Amino acid sequence: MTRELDKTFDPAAIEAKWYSHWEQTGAFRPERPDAEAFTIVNPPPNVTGSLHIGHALDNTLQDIVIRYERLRGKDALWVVGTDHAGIATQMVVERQLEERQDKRTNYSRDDFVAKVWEWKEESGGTITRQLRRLGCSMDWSREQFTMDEHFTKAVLKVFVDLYNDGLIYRDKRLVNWDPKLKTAISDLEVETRDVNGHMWHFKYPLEGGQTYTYVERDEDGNVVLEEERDYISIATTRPETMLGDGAVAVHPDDARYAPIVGKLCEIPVGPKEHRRLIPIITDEYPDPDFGSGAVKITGAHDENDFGVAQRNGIPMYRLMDEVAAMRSDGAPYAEAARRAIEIARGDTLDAAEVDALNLVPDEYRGLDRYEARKKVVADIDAEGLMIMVEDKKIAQPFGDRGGVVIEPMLMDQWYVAAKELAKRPIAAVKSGEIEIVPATWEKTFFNWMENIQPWCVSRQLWWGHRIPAWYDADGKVYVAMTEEEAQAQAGDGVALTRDEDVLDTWFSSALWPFATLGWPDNTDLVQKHYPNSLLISGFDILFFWDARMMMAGYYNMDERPWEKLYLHGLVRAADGSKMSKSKGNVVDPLGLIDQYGADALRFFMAAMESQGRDIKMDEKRVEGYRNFATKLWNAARFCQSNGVGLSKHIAAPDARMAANQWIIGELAQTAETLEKAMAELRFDAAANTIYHFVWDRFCDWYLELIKPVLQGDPDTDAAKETRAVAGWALDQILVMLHPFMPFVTEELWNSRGHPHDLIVGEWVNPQASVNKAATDAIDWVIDLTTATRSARNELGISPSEKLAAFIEAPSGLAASVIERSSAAIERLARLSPITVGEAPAGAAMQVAAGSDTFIVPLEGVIDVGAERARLEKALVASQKEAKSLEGRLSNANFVERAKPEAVEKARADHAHHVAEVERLKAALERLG
RNA sequence: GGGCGUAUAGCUCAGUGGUAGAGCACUAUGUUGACAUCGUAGGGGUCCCAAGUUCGAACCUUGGUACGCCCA
Repeated sequence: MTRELDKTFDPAAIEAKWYSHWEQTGAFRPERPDAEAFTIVNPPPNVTGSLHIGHALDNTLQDIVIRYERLRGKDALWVVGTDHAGIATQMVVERQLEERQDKRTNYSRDDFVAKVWEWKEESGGTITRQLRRLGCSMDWSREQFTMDEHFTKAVLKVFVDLYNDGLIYRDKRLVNWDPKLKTAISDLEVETRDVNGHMWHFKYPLEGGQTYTYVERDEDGNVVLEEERDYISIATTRPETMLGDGAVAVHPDDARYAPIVGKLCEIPVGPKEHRRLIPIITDEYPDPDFGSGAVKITGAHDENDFGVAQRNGIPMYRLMDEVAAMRSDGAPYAEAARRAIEIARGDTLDAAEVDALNLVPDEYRGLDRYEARKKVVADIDAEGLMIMVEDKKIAQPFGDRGGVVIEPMLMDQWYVAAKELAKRPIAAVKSGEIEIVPATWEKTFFNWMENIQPWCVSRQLWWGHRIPAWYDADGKVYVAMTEEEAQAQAGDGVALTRDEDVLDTWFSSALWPFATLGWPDNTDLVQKHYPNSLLISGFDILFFWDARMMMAGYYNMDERPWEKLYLHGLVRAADGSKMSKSKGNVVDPLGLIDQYGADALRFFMAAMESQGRDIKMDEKRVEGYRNFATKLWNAARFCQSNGVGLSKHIAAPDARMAANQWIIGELAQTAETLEKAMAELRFDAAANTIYHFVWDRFCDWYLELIKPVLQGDPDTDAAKETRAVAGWALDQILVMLHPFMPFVTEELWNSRGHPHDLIVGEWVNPQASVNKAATDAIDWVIDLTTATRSARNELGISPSEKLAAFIEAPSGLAASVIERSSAAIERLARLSPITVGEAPAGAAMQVAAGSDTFIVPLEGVIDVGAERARLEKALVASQKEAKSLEGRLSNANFVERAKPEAVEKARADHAHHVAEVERLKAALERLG
């Protein structure tokens, strides 16, 4: 059944229809039990998310590959689902509560989590609906969620296994604490930004007013400063952390401070009578050339200080609470300070006792860290102990979700031994077992993986996978899949409490390539579709997700997660800046779909996706691809109205006519180029190949060439053959274009009356090759047509007027084409009649095709001067070329050392231009 | 401080050693029953700079310059 097509393609009219048809008929995952597997897992978008332009790129590329492989007969599985996105989702729901003057802590944990689930059921489907609008052919029948029951089981199993293997452990170290979200986050979730700040220089007085001679020398050892000091000068960007100092450190080689190493100095803040004393120690960390060369050591609030404190057994005093305000718990300051002085004088305490000690002076307690900073500075200044303050750019850590300054805090968290897990992924990429495309990313990958730090995976949230660890009254931990198992480990009657924390979202999404297939059960899907074939992701989640999938894949499955990792760039705004809500330059992909159709947006994404480069948004280009869809639409319409039917066979029909043989050869070549591009994941090359074949070859030349045949007697063999070839070629175009433009191709395919849908069709296989004679003939016609049009244009002769042409001594090619294809020449070049023989004398236009010259008498019509100018211009150009080639060919070095084919080509080009020069000279002579 | 990338027509970008390309924009033009979301013809480039390798460099090497990104 064929259906008549409208004059203009209206994407909106067909997209929804085809999508639901495909989904309802199960076309996204046809039953192909015996076929080779091809598997992609979709990077699960946040369940809170909505489709942004980056998703549009990422998913378009995946859909192109999966549709391509489906057409090629593979058992193509595209796994889809959403991520519970711990922090992001909890934030969304908490914000909703806030709008109603409500808050999370008004609820029990279970009730709050129930509320999140409720929200997820109601609003979680936004992005999945939007992916459908883009035409993405995922297997929705098995839609996954990282907190599905089976997925949760997988997460717990991995945690328990890692724990039993010693690869997950609890540790007290500095974590990145987000005081807004009140949770620890991983290093990757911290963004370091340079901000304007200050460097304060303070005097730390020596104990009991002791003095020493401070001597400063220049590079040559000359004394530039010598004075008696009763203090040591300390520079800091964070004065509020002074309250937690455990020592002052100087470099062991720093002669300036050698006299006072081992002595005590006073932290110049807090009530005078309880000033804390801390030792002056040596460590390699302080840089003698930076600041004063002396560094205060606050092990509990600075990464570098933490290292110094650990090496030197310096106590680390925690100063802040969960919102980064100065602590107000514990004993009064006087008592705490007394204990601290005992410690400084050699008393030892265990870590828990140190942690319990609140060394914030009473008047600072409860202050926000920045308020405390102001007060510390003011108090020291008032005491006359501030030396100076400089303006300085400070590299400051921010939480990528909460957007506030991260506070390093010393606390217990769960860590994954990432270094160990990184070993096999590193080896796999080195050996080529996993290929990263483009390969330039390998260096970045190695650099990160080889310097990987323990991964903090516990989060102080409610929404997520709760850590399967239980503690008894003594704090002993029992890790197990269930509370029953933990109880069994602990023994009957031991009271257990479960760890309050949940796991980092990326801990679970790392399992996506196999947990979505049913693992830990050994399902058929796991058997057949793990390892996956390919992963496509933005480079921005290379470490967050891709690298961790590798770790999880090798650890749990003992195999790579996928054969290939394709990394694409960012979609940027038209001016090249990053799109962001705050800048207001975000382009909504759905708006583009509304305006130009999903096919146009998809084609844009593909055509712009060259490896290793970001994509700049260019709406004109999207519009151009909308036009391309319309062009194809109209070509199909033309075929339809000329009785061109559908093809019965995938192989090219038999053809005797040059135009038909030619298009078959061109199509075979196109298919080959396209397949090569797809194999190399060169989406731009693939898109451009099919684009130019459709527009330049098929529409501009082939359809024009066959018009005379189609519009003549329909019952001739030539007409029948032409309809068969045209129908076949159009069908092959629809197949090749389908991965890129699924909607318009499916609509056209069905309008042509095919018995099955294109989405489950068969990939092209022309079983034909280029016919040299046909190519020569058609190239000759194209040559002649182009030359004639150009000459007419330059001479101001109407493009439509038919002109008589003469050719004196046609080449064999010319003679045969003139005989067989005069109708095409008449139609395209508008030369008719063509007479073999001498042209009448008089002014004429002369055009060339190959080595043949046509004389078109135009006595009294053309401006002879203009024609002469035209010919002379061409003559000069050919002479220049000929001369340049002659120079090259007369260079012995070139002839002897260049590749033979290069020499051959130069000779051929030279001969051509020499002939052209002769021809043009003759033409000019004829003109008189 | 370390690493990576980019620089080609007015704009957005292809081009992996043989002498420069596409789309858009621009100029001129409008003809045939698919298409004006179209057709035809045309103008437009020190391929960032410098040196080197080579018979030959947009492409390879080295050193700059500018812009961007990542890590510390």
